[in-house]
Amino acid sequence: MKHDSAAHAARSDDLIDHLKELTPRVTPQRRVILQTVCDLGGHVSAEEIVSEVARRLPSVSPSTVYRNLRALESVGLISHVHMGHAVAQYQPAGHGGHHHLVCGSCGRIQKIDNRITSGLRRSLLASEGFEADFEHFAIYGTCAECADRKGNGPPNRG
Amino acid sequence: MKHDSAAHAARSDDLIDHLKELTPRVTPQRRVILQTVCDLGGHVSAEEIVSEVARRLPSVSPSTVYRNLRALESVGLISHVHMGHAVAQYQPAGHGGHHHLVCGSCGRIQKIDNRITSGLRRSLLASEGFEADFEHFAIYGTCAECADRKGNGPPNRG
DNA sequence: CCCCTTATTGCGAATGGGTCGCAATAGCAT
DNA sequence: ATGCTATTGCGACCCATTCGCAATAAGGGG
Repeated sequence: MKHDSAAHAARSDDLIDHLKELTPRVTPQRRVILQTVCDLGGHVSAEEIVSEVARRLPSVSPSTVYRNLRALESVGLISHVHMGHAVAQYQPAGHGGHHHLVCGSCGRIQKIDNRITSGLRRSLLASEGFEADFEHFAIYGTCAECADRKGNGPPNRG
Repeated sequence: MKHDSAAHAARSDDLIDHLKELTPRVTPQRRVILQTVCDLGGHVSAEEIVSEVARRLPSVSPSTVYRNLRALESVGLISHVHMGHAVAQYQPAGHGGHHHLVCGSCGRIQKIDNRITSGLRRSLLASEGFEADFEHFAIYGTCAECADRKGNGPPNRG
């Protein structure tokens, strides 16, 4: 909710430039959609993008937004993360370096350095040959405050 | 994959007994639904349960199945796991001891001993106070075979 | 065994996020 | 300016799941 999105906004010019190289046509809609994702700076649902885009360019239809989210993702300009029960959330490309923890109680999303997960990733790779994808799938659970608020009984009885 | 469900089937009498104590009314529908989940033994979608129940007791409506899946879960007789993109999968209670890896390419689900994740769980708890819930949310990624088949380039490029 | 309360069922409509088909529009290379 | 075709807007559609409601039936009390 804060604003480290400035950093993203700065890079968005970059991304918008790439639009010309990466897609056959650069339409106002597409530009606005990419710009919006960049400005919002990550962790926004398709729905939020739809409405912000609608604010900026009212004629844009939701299906165009959905189509472009996929198109932009397929050329690597944006990406999305699945947040447990919640709908997917989009972010400009280059959001590397962290993974996500989603609290199932309060919905809060926190970022963690991906070094924290590297141990598990290595274990899974070694023992199962499985490449865990924490980039696109958040880790679900209960955040400190919610765990606290619920007393500290076992969370199994959720 | 085939039939360690015998073990579950054995325990299902247990669970079915509990039905009498745990729910206000024991209806044939409810009994059949629980029995079905127990017999199928885990990793079944609501849809699969719906159709197996329909085979066993054709009059049962899908909404009854859905309602009962929730009801049975709320009293702890069954539980479900979210498998990445896929729909949730149900299992009889007492499926402890393992977590799930879901391959996004081929859809295969493998079980892993939950000891493998305990390191990460401890780290997350220590550094963030976050209780990761791998019981109900599978780890998504790419299985050995699929990673292999795709060549061994970086998986980041989706 | 019957009755009564009320949990539960079946039905079909609704929901909600997202996708699709199609005709109209509009990039952009020439 | 022209033509090719990618892209758009619209509205219908999809699909798993949920909901509203009247009808049904579980099971405790008499």
